[in-house]
Amino acid sequence: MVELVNVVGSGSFDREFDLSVVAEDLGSLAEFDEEKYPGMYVRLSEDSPLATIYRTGKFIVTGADSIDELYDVREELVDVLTGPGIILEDDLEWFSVQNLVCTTVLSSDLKLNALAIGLGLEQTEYEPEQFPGLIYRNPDFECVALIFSTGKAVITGSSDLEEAEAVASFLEEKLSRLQLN
DNA sequence: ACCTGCACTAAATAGCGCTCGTTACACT
DNA sequence: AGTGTAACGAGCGCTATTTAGTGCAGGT
Repeated sequence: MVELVNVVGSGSFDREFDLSVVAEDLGSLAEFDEEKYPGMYVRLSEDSPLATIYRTGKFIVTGADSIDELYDVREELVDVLTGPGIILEDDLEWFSVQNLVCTTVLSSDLKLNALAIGLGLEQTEYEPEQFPGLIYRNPDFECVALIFSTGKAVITGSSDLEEAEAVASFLEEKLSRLQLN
């Protein structure tokens, strides 16, 4: 059982933007400081995910806590940009999920040194002085897991939830066989 | 000229170090 | 009572991971 906590998506509009002008049109919804970063931030409401729009027409959305919310933000963004005539409704070329961040609880307390050996040293990184979590990369999966001594884990890097769930199941099965807690 | 790394954003995880505020105690 | 110092807790920022995007600096 994994819990989705952050979804990142990206897309592209079929036009380029003068971000200074767009930022002015969007008023308080937009934040643009060219000196600091080349992208313009757009937050549609106080707690909503953040959209970052670039001069080239490409954009990313970060901070959604579900895939549905990510697509809702995409719709709202299109509406907000269509309103003042910044884009036309069919200017959206494509949009897709790029990255999911999930959390899960694998077990109770874990001995990470033993786990690193059990999972295979070539697939793990564990340097507690540097970072308290064990980093696990399995070439059979596209995502990466951060495993902590509390038994909690973060799974990131996949673009679909089934992949993250598969990694969690794999790790749970490994742990039950290794009996490290 | 080309490649790499960094600037930034979101989110969870946990441990360490630092700063800041509050409280307690000693001394004048 | 007022002031100075010490101790402690809370809160924050950093460490690491991932991903998209652009632009600039620096190195090869």
